[in-house]
Amino acid sequence: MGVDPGLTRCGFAVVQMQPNRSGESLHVEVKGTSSDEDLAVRILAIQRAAEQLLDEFAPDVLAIERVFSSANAPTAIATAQASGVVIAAAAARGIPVAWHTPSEVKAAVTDDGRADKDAVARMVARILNLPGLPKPVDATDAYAVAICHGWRSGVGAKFNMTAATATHQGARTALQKAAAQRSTGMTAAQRAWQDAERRAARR
Amino acid sequence: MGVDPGLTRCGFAVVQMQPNRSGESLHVEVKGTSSDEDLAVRILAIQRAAEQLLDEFAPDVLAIERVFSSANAPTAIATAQASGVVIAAAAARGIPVAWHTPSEVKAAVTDDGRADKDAVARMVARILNLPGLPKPVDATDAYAVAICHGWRSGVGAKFNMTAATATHQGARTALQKAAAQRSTGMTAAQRAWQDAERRAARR
DNA sequence: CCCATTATAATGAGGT
DNA sequence: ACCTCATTTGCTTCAC
DNA sequence: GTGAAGCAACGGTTCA
DNA sequence: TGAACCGTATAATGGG
Repeated sequence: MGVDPGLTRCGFAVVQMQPNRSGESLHVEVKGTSSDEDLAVRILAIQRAAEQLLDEFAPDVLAIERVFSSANAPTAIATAQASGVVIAAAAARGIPVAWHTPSEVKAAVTDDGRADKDAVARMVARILNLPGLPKPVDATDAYAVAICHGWRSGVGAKFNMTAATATHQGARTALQKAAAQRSTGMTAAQRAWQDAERRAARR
Repeated sequence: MGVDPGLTRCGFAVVQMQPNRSGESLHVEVKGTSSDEDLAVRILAIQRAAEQLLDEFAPDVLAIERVFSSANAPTAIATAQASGVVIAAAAARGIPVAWHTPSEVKAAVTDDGRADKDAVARMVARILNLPGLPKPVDATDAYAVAICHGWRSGVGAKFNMTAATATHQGARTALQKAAAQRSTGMTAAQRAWQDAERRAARR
């Protein structure tokens, strides 16, 4: 499941990635909250939305865009608050969480770290065999994150994500450690995977 | 209940404010999470802690420090994520949430916007008749936020907080609006209350 | 293959 | 409902 | 009383 | 276990 966190609009996309680099869209949803409501209520609404989807689709992993702040603290904070409840909801269900920066996402789907939104939308549509471009903008991003993670984590490649079992411990720890020990003699895909996991683990 | 949000250490303080400007400490707790754990798990732990306390003490209001970011985005974001789950937990229980800036808090309890930590700790201890200074530093801050809100919201004064009932709508909206309509002819306490609420409502 | 540089967002309000 | 555009912290304190 | 300026924190690691 | 100190973003792109 990919998530594009935001206070006013939070995008969720459930995708089934295939070994052959394509994917199937199982669900898309953009939860909107109006500024008329109390902030706490808005955050709660997002949490509820996330919970519902996680329960309904029980994804193997939750991929979410890392929050970035450049000269707009308030919005970044609000976004972070929203992302907080989402990742907590995942953790409560033993679902591993992976973070990806916007650049990673764009680069993953378009092979160009600085591709405009349209390019991303088009690629997403192609990869998922969508009839048209994803309707709400935030849906596109949610899709993209999901795809990005699928790619980088190696879903459909030689490696698969192992679902987290314990509530107490990060799921990927074991795999990570194993990979880290043999830091040499890996294919490009393996390196990419390791790097991605290592990075994701830092947060 | 006052909250000092943080990822590694999150302080919670339950206080019963008295009409005579003093208060009684009902509970203090600092939830700590180690960086060994997965971030999602850490956030979840904080959420759980908040939930437990909210259920146990059913406070009239949750007062929390507003997150501030200047030259440290990552930290601010983590803090915000933590605060997110806390306020969501409150919202889920229909408990109104109020935000206060660090300056407000310090100024409220020490009459000096830029008082050092010790001064705050001492004042808190005095106000609450504590045997000694609050043990974990974060506890002090949690206490202070609670006291600050009690003061500024007028708990123990002529006005009391009304608990939120609906999940869907901000609790204070009605009160706020009523107060805003008659913006004149109020006592200092009334003005303070109105201002505090108005400010709190913005976020 | 390694190093330096640089680009990066989201909200709220208002109009269509 | 979608899209476009502009904005980008807030409070205490001190000086006047 | 009004207006202008300055300042605010936390996480990770290491040591006692 | 608790206290003090230091740093404060990241990753893709392009060039050496």
